Amino acid sequence: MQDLKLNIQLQVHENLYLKHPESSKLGKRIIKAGIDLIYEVGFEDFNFRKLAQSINTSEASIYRYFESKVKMLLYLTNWYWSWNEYRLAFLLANISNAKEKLKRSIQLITEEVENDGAFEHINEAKLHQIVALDSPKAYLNKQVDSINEEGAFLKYKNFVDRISELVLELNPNYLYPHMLISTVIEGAHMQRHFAAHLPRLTDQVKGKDAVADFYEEIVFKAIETTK
Amino acid sequence: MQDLKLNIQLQVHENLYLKHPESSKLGKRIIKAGIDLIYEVGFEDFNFRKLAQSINTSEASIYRYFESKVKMLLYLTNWYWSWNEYRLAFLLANISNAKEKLKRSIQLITEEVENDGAFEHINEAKLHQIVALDSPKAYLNKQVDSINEEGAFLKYKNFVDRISELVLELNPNYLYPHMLISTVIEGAHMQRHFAAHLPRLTDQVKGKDAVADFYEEIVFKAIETTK
DNA sequence: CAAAAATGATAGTTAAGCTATTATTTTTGC
DNA sequence: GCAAAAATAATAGCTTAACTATCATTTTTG
Repeated sequence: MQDLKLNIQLQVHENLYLKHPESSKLGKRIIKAGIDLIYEVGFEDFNFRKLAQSINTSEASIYRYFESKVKMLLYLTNWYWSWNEYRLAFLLANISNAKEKLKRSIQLITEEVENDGAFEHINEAKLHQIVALDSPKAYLNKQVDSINEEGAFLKYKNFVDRISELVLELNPNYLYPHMLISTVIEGAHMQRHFAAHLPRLTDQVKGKDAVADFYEEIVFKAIETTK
Repeated sequence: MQDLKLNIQLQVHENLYLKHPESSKLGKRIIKAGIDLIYEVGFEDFNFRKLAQSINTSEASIYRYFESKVKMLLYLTNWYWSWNEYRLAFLLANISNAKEKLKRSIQLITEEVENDGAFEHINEAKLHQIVALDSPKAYLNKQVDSINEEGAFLKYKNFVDRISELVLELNPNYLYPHMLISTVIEGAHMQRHFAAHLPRLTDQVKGKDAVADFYEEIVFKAIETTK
């Protein structure tokens, strides 16, 4: 994808920002440094004061772009899912075999992410890490309904829908396509985290990408039509 | 289990508290009201000031039991996993068929939890909700390694081990028993949350417990020995 | 019943998460 | 090229969370 360098701007729901960060130099610096800083210190220890310092601006200026650090996280995860929808479209272009399409999709969501380089101010590898580690905090709370009403999870839901449709193409009677795909997405994130920090909760196999292997197997066995 | 009323005290790693809450009346009131309050307002909006108010004690008194609200959450989740190990032991007592044992175990971790009543000051149903919603926050962060070193996840790891052993009993060559079980545990929590708040990320089927059904199927298909 | 331990009451520190105000710089439209 | 408008910088301040410290009072226990 690196060589494409399309001048694409990914859509993010406008409820998630006050002033569009793509619309100015400062906005882009905020995004770039925001990703760097969250990646480095973790979302809990991240705040706008530190972010302002890291790019020599003021806290107040950042607040003109984002209402809060949670909104900024939601902006980033939205961007991430838009980006993945776009990656998925490329990955499946000109592929007609349904099984192959699903296989590629599962790889996309379970494999590690490398920096794409297509967007100057966004390090996709770091962003992926942030989404894996921190995005569950955005929905695992009591405010989930009001955040959801603001459209914060739309891009994620769309993405899950896309792959669920591929599942149904292969097995139109399968009852749990969305559950299957969201389980794989969140599970893959979690299992890589376990592998790095809580290895007794997962399994690692020499010479294999255990996470990708495990979930691919799960998916194709789950939707098998034996009966 | 209600009628047992054994005088059991579940073990919790001593790094997780300063003064054992089971050792005093105040300690038990803190646990009881803590569960109620976290359940009610969510972990983010929970704090020791509010907790102190709710039981007419002082913030300082609570700090004599727990170093921080995060430690208190870890204490509660540890207790929860000890309790589940104990529940599992009962559930599998006198069952010899390996498949039946695994089936019952999967039910235990995927089904909704009802209040047990065996422990005066702990509402297990509320605690289950808390663990489902908030416990991922305890490991999805940059401090995971130091928290882990303190033994905060031992009970969880033990519990996952137990069920993984049942998996291996059925299929000794299966490569991913821990990944499978931790995927099911965390996934089941997540999918119920989705069903309640983000239904487009899951699937619901009338007349069925979709979550329990989905994960049971996943597990038994995953470990099938076809080749 | 005295000593020790636990609890209650109160106060204070540091930092996060904002908001407000005004000065300065940058952009833009004519 | 310049005035008006917009954006940013600098500074200050407010409220609340997360703790820590101190001392008086109550409860427990040997």
